[in-house]
Amino acid sequence: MIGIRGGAVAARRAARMAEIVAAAWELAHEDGIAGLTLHALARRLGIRQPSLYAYFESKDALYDAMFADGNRRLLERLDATELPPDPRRAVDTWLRVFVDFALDDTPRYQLLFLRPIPSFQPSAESYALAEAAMATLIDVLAAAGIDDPGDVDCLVAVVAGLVDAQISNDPGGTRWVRHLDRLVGLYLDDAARRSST
Amino acid sequence: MIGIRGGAVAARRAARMAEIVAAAWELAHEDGIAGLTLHALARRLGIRQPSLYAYFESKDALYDAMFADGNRRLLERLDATELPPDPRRAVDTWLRVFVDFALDDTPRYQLLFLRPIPSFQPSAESYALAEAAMATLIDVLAAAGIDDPGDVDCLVAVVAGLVDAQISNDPGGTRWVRHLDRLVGLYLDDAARRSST
DNA sequence: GTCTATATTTGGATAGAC
DNA sequence: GTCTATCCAAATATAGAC
Repeated sequence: MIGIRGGAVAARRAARMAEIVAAAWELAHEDGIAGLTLHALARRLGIRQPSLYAYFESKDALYDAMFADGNRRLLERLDATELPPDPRRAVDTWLRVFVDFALDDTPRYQLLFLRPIPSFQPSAESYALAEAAMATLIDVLAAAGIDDPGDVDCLVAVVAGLVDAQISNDPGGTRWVRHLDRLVGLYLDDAARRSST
Repeated sequence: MIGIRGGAVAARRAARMAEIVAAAWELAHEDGIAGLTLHALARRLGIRQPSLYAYFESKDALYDAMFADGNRRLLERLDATELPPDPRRAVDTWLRVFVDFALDDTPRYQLLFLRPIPSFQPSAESYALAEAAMATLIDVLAAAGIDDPGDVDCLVAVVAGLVDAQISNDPGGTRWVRHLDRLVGLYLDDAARRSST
């Protein structure tokens, strides 16, 4: 069976890598994304630190796998979301899914959307996943009549501002994000007003 | 003269500490706020690394001095600003001063308003300076009829969202902050509408 | 693929002389 | 207040046996 369609060993290896990434997220949750160390990760997995190098050639390669994993989860969640037919409500729904995703796991949000590890730059393959998620937002906004790049920028910045404030100043609460729909509605109304003239 | 009014030596010492802080900002500008090291700082000053401990008992104490220094600069700038009599324009002016301050020196902005050094928590004295700056914004907003804490939260989050996006994605440009006045105006109009009913 | 052992680097902090 | 000399700890990464 060995080597037939290259499957069995590769699958086992992929499964092990997924376990490692899952353990890395656990640690990131406890000590922050920047506090993750390979020693602690190996300890958690019951192996020795150098053994990790059989799977990831560097710590940044591990971060890259986490980055890709996080983006895949976001894409899955967006995929599993039934968007309402009304374009405006579709925007609200998309953004709500995104904010829930962000608040569900703040180290993940930080790795995907902030830049907490200066040495880490996502690979082209991983970055493509992030662009795919962004593309779904572009689509939903376009359907709601938002096609001006400046408007997209503003909406993204407003949502990020609320999420960042929420995470930094009131973790677990809703003090900032509860204004999401109102703020977005305000902006969309204004954009519609501007484009109708 | 020694000891008379406790002045001369204390002044020299304070001046030297200010030099150290200035050099620390230079390095933060080059290597990022988290990339600052005491060895590099001492090298820049032409002294040895342990000598810094004559002025700061720890690296975090140095960060605290930088945090206080940054907030003093912000307060100075706000103090030097002539706010227009019209309350709405006063808000615009205050925010414009703030955004200019933020974009003038991004490591400084990060140290004051983001939390780039997990181990660092500002001392009570330093934090009081940050609160004093925030208090001036509260005043200006109150004069413009914004007294609901939720509205203050929203405006702060929106401005932070624009500034963070600007710094992260288009440093040195204006792609995001050029929307500042429009977004703030939009929000203030809505707030006025809400409070008039 | 996992191990032991170790290299290497970095950087914060302390001791004690001057 | 500054120096030399160290210490200590953490953490990434590599070499080579099994």
